[in-house]
Amino acid sequence: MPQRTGRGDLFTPSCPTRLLLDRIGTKWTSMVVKLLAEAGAGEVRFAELQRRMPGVSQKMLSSTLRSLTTDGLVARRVEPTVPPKVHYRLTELGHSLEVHLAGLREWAETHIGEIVRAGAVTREEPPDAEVPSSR
Amino acid sequence: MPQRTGRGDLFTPSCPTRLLLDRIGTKWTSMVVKLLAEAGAGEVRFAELQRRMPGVSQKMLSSTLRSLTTDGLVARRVEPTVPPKVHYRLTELGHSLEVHLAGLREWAETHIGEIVRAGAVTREEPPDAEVPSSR
DNA sequence: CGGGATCCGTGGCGATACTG
DNA sequence: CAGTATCGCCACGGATCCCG
Repeated sequence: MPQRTGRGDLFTPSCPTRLLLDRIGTKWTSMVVKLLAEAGAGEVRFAELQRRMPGVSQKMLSSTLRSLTTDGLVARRVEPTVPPKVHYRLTELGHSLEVHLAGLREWAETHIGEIVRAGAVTREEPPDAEVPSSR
Repeated sequence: MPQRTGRGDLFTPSCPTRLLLDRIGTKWTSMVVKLLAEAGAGEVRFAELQRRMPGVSQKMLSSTLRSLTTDGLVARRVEPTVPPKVHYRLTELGHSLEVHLAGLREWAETHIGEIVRAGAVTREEPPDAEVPSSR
């Protein structure tokens, strides 16, 4: 979290964009927001989010959801049953952000190819090299 | 760079948004893009960018600019003089992205207060509590 | 003046294990 | 089923030195 105690970062407060990007720029946040946005006003359970996000660990999903909840972008509802069921949905604030995120997403889907291909010349693909020597 | 060796990232290619956020989410990128965007079609020199970005190191500014140039978002022009002068400007691609970034920036400036304040309640400032017990 | 190379600290993030 | 706690890796990013 970018929450320093106030020592050594005199420029951060003047740039809300950076604060925002610090949050939505984290690895799984954008994906969670997208999935919740696709559910519209509906709710999505923890396990389903995890199922739809291959490679995510419980820790990171939990952490991401907690951050979003703390930020007020996601609402959390718990059914006090055994076993418990937790549902997540985007708040109004979250939806208002999602609009802009969707625009960014559209841009990305259109132009990311140019970006990747532009840098692809420098990028070298190690064919295999799967030799776990020692570590 | 988000280019892992091929182990554990089977989902990345299907999410251009993540690729984009990996780039503009880096610490100084958004600020550079904003400054260059404010210059419109004009160019900005390295030293001036650095002067306008308190806290940035040459390495990071250099690295950021190189990434953006490689990505095709920024154009770089070198005057072969001594000492050399390097000018940067946004490309058309960069400008097209900036439109969406501006939208995101506007949202951030409007709502980042709610986000920070929402998380501020959890944030506790330990007043002192440094009881000198061991002396 | 611009920017590459190197060393190193910090923290994001993944894997595993345990609780309610 | 949902979430936390602990450990460890490694990429991001800062400081410094040096080169064109």
